[in-house]
Amino acid sequence: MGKLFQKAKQNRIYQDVVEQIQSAILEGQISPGERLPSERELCDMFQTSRGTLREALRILEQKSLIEIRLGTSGGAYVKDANAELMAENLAMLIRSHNISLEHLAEFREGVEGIVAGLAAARSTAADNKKLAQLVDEAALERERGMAGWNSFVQVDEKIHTEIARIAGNPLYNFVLHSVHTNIHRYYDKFLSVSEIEMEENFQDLQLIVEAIASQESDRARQLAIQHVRRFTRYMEKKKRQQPEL
Amino acid sequence: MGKLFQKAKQNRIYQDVVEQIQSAILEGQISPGERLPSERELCDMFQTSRGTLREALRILEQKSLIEIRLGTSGGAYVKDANAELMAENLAMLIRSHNISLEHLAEFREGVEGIVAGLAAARSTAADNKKLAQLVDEAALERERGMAGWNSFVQVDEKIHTEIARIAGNPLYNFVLHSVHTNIHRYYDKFLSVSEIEMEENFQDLQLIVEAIASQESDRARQLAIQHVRRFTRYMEKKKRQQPEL
DNA sequence: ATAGCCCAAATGGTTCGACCATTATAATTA
DNA sequence: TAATTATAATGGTCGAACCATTTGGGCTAT
Repeated sequence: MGKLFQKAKQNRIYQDVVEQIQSAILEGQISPGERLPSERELCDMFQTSRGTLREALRILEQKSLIEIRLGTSGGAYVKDANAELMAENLAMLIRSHNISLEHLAEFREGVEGIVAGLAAARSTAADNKKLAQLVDEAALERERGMAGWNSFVQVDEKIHTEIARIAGNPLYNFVLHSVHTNIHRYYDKFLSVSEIEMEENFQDLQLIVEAIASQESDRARQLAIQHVRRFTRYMEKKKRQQPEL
Repeated sequence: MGKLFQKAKQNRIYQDVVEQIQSAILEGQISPGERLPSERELCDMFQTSRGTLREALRILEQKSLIEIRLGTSGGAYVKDANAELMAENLAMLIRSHNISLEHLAEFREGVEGIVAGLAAARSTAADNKKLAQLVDEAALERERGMAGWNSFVQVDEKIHTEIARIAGNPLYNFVLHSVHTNIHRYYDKFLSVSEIEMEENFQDLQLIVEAIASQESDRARQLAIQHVRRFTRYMEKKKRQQPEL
């Protein structure tokens, strides 16, 4: 059941400042894009010193709730997207716990599988049209051969993101985005693949989208898992060939 | 493919301090439990002012890399477990994006399903023994009736955590821990359940552990999903009865 | 009139020095 | 010996001053 209460320290002033500003942001009293008062003004409002206030701002910045800009009309601007933070945390977990590529890939496999299954169960005609359109984009890149490889990978990711959106649960979007961001740090080291492999990947995508369009949940899940697994195998092969990391 | 490069600012001194200390921690040059030099000493080492240094420490503290204690022999101690940070991020995502209980529960369902499936494929005799032991603990609490409810919930979570460990992929542990932490903020509001419901939950656990012991992956997955779904239904029922949140 | 340059103001970044609050340890006392 | 009290080390806070960056308006030269 976890801990029911936190250790009640609540002495530190900057912590109190953080909580007040954070609540204001999360409860929408300040909208993304808006600017907080300047540091000197905030000092007046909170009746605190500038050093203490700045410590609070550092925490909020680290939480990705605000972004600080320099110069005139600089200051603390409220941010909107928190998805990046999760990706950064995951990166730190991976580094500090020596998570292997295999573990990361396996995790991705599971999540992509679920997402594809949900998407198949929930996709509308408009969703299917959008997916088909993205598959067409991928087809164009495929025809360009290896020249289109980079673009192909981008479209591939777009398709996965779109499938996650169709699945209709924002949590999967966030998690998948984090996984993608982190797994690309491996991908980017092994970009050279053959055209044959690109062709295989394209066919995977095509099949997945078809399965979603025809509402075949289980099949979509299996295909998505197989797709991720194939991608992972490529990387592992490259990794064995040039094992610097 | 995300952004290839970050905006190159790298003026701010505290950022540099953060990176140096973070690297030292993540690369194991400083071990968990160890203490960093005092603020005044660090100021000397980095040739910086105390205010700037403290801003760096605030960031590291927010990243859960260090923990700061007061008094003599206080200071910045290196932390080991970063799992809590992910839970906090998830909590913030949930608040700021208005993620519903249904979404959170659905996500949990998917993850617990995968984990149970993997555990069934990988469990050893020792693992099964440990699980059986935990089920026995749960049985004891069940016999105490409603008096044992709180303990029962704790054992329930222990079992889920153990299954995640058996699955053998630490990422699932982290994610599941985050989900549990967050979902309990709902649970804690609806603690009153009947003995009948506790009995159902107990049977779920028993069946899942059996499926894992007999390596029935698909069955374990289905049972885990069903278990989570039942729990969720209880909550939704209570929620309808007393819909204050 | 316009293009370019330059300066001034606002804002965040940094520094220094002082003092307060908390805590473990050593010294003192009953 | 046990309880109490001082001491010192450490983080927490404060305030004032100065530096660095950016914006924008005003000035100058064309």
